[in-house]
Amino acid sequence: MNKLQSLRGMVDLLPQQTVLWQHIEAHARRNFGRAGVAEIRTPLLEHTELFARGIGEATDVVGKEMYSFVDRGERSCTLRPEGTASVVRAAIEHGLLSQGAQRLWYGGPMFRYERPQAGRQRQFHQIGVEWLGVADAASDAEVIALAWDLLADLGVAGLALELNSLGSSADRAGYRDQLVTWLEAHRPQLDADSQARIHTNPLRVLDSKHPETQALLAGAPTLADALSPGSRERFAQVQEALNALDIPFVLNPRLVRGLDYYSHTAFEITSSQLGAQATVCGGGRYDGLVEQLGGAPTPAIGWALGMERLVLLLEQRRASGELALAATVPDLYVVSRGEAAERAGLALAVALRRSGLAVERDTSGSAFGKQLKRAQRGGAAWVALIGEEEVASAQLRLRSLASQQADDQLIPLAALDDLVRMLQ
RNA sequence: GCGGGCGUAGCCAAGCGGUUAAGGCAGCGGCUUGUGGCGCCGCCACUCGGGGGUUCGAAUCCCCUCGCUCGCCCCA
Repeated sequence: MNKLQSLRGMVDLLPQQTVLWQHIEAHARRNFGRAGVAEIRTPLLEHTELFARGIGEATDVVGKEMYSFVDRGERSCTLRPEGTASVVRAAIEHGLLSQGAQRLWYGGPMFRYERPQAGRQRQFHQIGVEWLGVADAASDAEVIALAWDLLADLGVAGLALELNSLGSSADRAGYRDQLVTWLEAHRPQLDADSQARIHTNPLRVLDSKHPETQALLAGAPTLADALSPGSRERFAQVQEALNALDIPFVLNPRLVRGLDYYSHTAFEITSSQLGAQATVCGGGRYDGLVEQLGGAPTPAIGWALGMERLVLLLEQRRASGELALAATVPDLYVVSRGEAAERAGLALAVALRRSGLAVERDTSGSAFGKQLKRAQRGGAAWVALIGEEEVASAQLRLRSLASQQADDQLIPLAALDDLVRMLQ
C-alpha cells in the first residue's frame, strides 16, 4: 500500500466523466435561469452546531456520518453533509428573507462518512433548489416540476415520482405520539432496527424493509388518518397541480424522509436502474427550519438531487448509444517539426486561439506521418503543416483532412485573417 | 457499523500449486529521415493491490491489511 491513492469514498472524475457532469450542469443552469432561480454558493465548512440544530441530533447523518474536527481556534467545524442548512443560514445571516421570497439553487460536494456503495460516496455531489418564503400548494408542484423536467430534459427514462404528506408539524407530532404508543405495544414483534428507532426516529419504522415488520404495520395507525382537514386539503391541491402539469406520481404513505425538518409535502424521484440507492432526487417542505435556525417563521420547500446517481443513469444511456456527447474537436491541428517551425506553429496556434478558433498543436516533434495520424484520430477537420520549407518561405501548408486528396494550399503565415475566414 | 463477492499492465482479460505470466484495446517506435484513417513488424507486468505465512516451489493455498463491489443500515 505504498502507492498514493485517494481517500476511501473520494473519487476522481476523469475527462470522460466530466463531460457528463458538465452536460448535467448546463441543463440545470439553463432550466433554473428560465424559472428565475438564482445560484447561491456557501462554504463547504460550517459550525457543527448548524447541522446539529438544522438536521436533527437524532438523525444518522448528524449522529454518525459527519466529518467534524476542531480547528486551530478551538471551533468545532463540519464539512457540510447536505445543502439546505447552509442555504438557510446564509439567507438569515444576510437578511435575504426580508427582501421577499428567495428562489435559490446550489451545487457542489457534500460529505458523509458512510460505507461507499454504487451511487454512494463519502464525498458526493448534489444540485439542490431551495425556495424560501413560499407557502402556497401550487409552489410545491412548481418546485417538483423543476426537478422532474430537468430529469426529463436530460432524457432519463424510467423514473417514478413518489409523493406523501407529513402534515403540519402539529399533525406530525400528534401522529408521532400515536405511533410510538402503538410501537411500544408491539415492541417484541418488531425487528431489532425498528425497536431501536421507536424513540429516536419512529416514523422511519414505517419504511422498514423487514417483511414481518411490514406485515405488522398493516395494523398501525396511519399518517394519512392523522392529517388535519387543512393538511389534507393542501395535499389534494398539490396533487391537482401536478396532474395539471402532466407530472405522474404515485402516493407512498411510507415515504417519510430522513431529516427532521420536513413537513407537509415530501417526495422522492427514484429509478429502478440504480440498485439499492434508488433515489435520484428527494425533497419536501420544511416550514419550520428557518425559525429553528433563528430566523423569522418562513415557509420553505426544496429538493436535492444526487449527481453521482444521475451520472450513473446517463452513463447507461451513453453506453446504449442513446446519448452522444460531442467531444471537443479542434478546428485546426498544427503539425510542425524543427525548432524554427515549432516556434512558428506555436505563434500560429496562439494567434488563432485569440481569434476564437479551437487549435491543437502537436508537441511530440515526431515524424510528420505520426503527427498527421494523430491529427486524423483527433478528428480535426484541418491541418496546418509547418516544416523547414514552409518556414523558409514564411508560409504554412493547409490541408483538409476531410478529403482523401492532398489539395494543399500554401498560405502566408502573416495572412491570419484569410486563414481565420477559411476555417470558420 | 454488519454480511457476501472480487482485486493479474492505463483499460478488458487468460492462467487457479511447478521451470520464461496468454491474448485484445490504448500508447510508443518502425516499415514511410517531410507527410493522413488500413496493413505488417517490434516495444510496453523480473511480476500478479500490499504485508506475512504454508511449501522444494505460490498469481494460484492460509492469515492480516488496503481498495472495489453487492446487500443491510442510511440517504442524494
